[in-house]
Amino acid sequence: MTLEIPEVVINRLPVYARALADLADAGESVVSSQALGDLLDVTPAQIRKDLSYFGRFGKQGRGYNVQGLLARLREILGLDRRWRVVLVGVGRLGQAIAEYGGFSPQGFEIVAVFDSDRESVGKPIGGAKIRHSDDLDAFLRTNGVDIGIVAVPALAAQQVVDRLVKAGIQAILNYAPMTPHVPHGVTVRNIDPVLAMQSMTFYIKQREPAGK
Amino acid sequence: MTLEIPEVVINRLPVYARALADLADAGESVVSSQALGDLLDVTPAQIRKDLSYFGRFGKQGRGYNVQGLLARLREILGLDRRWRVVLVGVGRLGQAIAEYGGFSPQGFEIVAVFDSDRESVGKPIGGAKIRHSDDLDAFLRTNGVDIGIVAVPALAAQQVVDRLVKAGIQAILNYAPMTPHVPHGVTVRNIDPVLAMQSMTFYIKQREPAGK
DNA sequence: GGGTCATTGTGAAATCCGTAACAGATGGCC
DNA sequence: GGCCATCTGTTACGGATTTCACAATGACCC
Repeated sequence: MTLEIPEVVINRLPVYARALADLADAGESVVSSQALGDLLDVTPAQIRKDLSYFGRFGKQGRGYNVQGLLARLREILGLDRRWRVVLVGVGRLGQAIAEYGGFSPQGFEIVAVFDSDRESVGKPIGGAKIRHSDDLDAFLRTNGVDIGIVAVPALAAQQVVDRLVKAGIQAILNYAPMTPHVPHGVTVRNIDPVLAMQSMTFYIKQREPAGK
Repeated sequence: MTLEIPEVVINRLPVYARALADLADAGESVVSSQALGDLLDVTPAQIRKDLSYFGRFGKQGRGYNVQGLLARLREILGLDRRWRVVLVGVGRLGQAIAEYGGFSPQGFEIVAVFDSDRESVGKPIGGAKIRHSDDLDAFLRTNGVDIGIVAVPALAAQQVVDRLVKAGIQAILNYAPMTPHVPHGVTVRNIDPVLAMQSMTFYIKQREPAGK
């Protein structure tokens, strides 16, 4: 249906939604594309264009109703319900993710945690008990799970991704420093602070005296 | 000088470099744009075009020398030296970052850690002692620091960013769930797993029966 | 050493995306 | 109630990015 909406647009919507939530918290009831753009370093035209893919949410001469637009964006993005998430990998990074308090308030519930290390199986973490990876497939099939988070070493990551995909997972948040292979129809987002750093150094270098 | 290279291209270079490092580890000495593209889900043409911004690194009929191209990319990105990094914020997230072992092997050294909580000042973390935020400016001015990592609550983040910028920092890795304002000439990368999740849900929703 | 095959580097074409600009609508004011 | 100032939604444009396609080149083989 509406499948020609550019991915860059979709990626900006959560940013808009976040800003709107902040404005709502601050007691603002109306915001213009100009004001929102100032907040986010985005041109007002881009905001209006992005929103126009989905409908007409503003009022000329006035702007957007903060609560109203926020509600519509949440609906569009599917944030008006809770999502069930599994986490695979409970090393340092996995532990931090399991105990991170930022997902649940936004509707992402980590319903199970898996690891391949039999030693850690059974230990409690972030409100769940660690299960063994061997039980991953069975769990996914008997429980509705929407999203998988991969936090295993790079060498094991593709294998984990494959198992998630085979079990029907449609979205994967990958923390492993590698590029996962997934079939068409599965959405992946990669979180890799090292890559982010490595692209910034290019720009620092550009600006510094070429001598050193 | 070479300042019309698209940012998207710069962002892909570290991905190429990572894949090349993996290939080198696997003992491969030569790789074609086709093979590298298969590995990374990128078209061969894109790889060749990206590289062509910087020079001619391949040999027709053969491909690219893995070690050679890796070395050139590292040089282009400035990864052939170590970078000095400060971390601001030692809450849950900041602690995880301070103790994350992934930065140092890639040349990013966290040389100091700051927090506004006087209770935690002096405590050791990830090999450094926590300093008080009041000393941030002085530290930055007397020590060469290239990059700042922001891991404070959203409400405090802009203030931290401003202080980093005022002290001359040129690159910021922001973990706070907000959009930082920086002057032209400062590079920012945001790490926000929640935003990543929130864009994926759109696609899951698209594919699921519209009924529910 | 010449022929063959594979693969690069690169202009040109196609596509995608962002910006500009304006017509049309809304609210406020007198 | 009419006028003015404001701000949206949208179309058209232009720029940026990706893809295409092929000439040029180097390696390998006999």
